[in-house]
Amino acid sequence: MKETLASSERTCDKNHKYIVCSQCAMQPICKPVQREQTSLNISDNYLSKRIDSSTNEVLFAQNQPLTAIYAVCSGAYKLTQCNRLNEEKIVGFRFPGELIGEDAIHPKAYAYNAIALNESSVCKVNIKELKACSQVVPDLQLSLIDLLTKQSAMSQSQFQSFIAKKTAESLIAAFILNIIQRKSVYDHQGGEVKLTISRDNIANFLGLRRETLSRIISKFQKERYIKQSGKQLSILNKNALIALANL
Amino acid sequence: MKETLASSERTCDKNHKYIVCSQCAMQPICKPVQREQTSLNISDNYLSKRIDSSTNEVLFAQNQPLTAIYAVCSGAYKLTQCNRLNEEKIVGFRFPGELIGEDAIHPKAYAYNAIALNESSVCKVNIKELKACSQVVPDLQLSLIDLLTKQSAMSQSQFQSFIAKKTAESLIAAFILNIIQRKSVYDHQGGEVKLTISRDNIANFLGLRRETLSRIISKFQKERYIKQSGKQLSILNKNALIALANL
DNA sequence: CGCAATTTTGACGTAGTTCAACACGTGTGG
DNA sequence: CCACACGTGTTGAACTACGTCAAAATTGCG
Repeated sequence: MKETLASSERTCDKNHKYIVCSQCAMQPICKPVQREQTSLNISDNYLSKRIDSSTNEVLFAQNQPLTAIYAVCSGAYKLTQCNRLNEEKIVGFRFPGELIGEDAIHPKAYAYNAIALNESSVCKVNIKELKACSQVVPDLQLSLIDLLTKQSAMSQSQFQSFIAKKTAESLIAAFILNIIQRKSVYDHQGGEVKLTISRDNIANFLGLRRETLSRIISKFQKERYIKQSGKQLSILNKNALIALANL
Repeated sequence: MKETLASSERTCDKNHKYIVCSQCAMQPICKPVQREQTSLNISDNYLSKRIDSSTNEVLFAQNQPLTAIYAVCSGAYKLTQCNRLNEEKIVGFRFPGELIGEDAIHPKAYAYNAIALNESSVCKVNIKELKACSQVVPDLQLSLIDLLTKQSAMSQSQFQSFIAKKTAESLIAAFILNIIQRKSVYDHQGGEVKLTISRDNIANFLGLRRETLSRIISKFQKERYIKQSGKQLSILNKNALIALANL
């Protein structure tokens, strides 16, 4: 877990795509600090620090006390919990531009493990420093409120698909739409994403068996709703998926 | 929908049980205002106004612009959405001491209808006034952050039961435990609640058929996990339910 | 290439749905 | 007062979607 200083300018080394700060979820927090930095002498790098994670590396673990919140810069992370028999249960995925751990602000401990799905990186914002800053920079608190409600709205919308679930088909349709929508925010090739999540991980998250997922994905392809070539997934008939998801 | 002024002292008219302010979810917001009221001349009643709803009355509707957030004082509310065929889908319940509509702060529009399940009442906090106050009372913003993260943690925990669902039994067990826990916060008769929600409403929320719910509730009674006499529901074997829920 | 990990396909079992009947209030009107 | 409708909850029998188990096919990596 290599720590480097964050910077507004992201370099794109080889095929590793970093999100730019202007599209980052942490922007409302970083921005006011930058604005005031001359008068307050708070450097750009004071609040935000970059961390690279390699595949399967744990960013933080469940029940650890909250020390920082994170924004994904590149790659992808899974959020997991363990039930009594140490079975892993995936409770969410996070992509570039999204936050991780912000929902630990109240309970003051992380509710899940955050694990990199592949070579990934985050911006880390120390919570103590954030609180200290928010005393000095009045805008920061309002930004934080905005940030929290925004992120909570996102979780809410995913909750809807689960609660609205009638069949496995509707759940999977909703999942595909959700992923496409979230990933297209930063790599804006509408209706097409590189699926970095394994079938097992998706099935685990959706509470389905890998076989069921596979069968329905096959069916969606036969019906020409979607097409997959390798890890690339494209939507051919978005309306059909929306109808199935029935949100 | 009768509006009256809120007051710290709740009177208990006949069998209508009001939550006291000290146990209300809105407390972090109301309290700092009260504290500062002498200096700022913000009356107790300025922020918080009481509203009574009769059975099936709509507090606010989906997609309406956000004007206020609410805290339940008495009774119970259901949160619903409509899919294309105007079928009602229940996405949550709210009991005394809990917030309604606070998750609309970011999207600036309510994500669901809020409907009283029976004679109920809420405290209404106008969002404009809240924002104005938060400029003057610095504590208020921090309280608001606390409030939002607290409430979001609650939603999160309910999300867990849905996502962790293996069988209808585990879902129903989790639901019963959740209800008991939330209701016992203010009417503290451990392990016993008056179930004001109809079977149809519960089944709708859980995404099950009323028949399935009925069968499993019957089974839980045969196994002596729970007992119901009329609307009264008591837990006989909490550990068994916890084991089933497997959270 | 060759092996392991991942994904897909098939056959069968089971949990939950669907449909239908019935039981129990509760309210309404004759 | 009874007759009837209507909402709500329970029970039974047949059907279906998803899970389970087993094996084949594909992918990815040293």
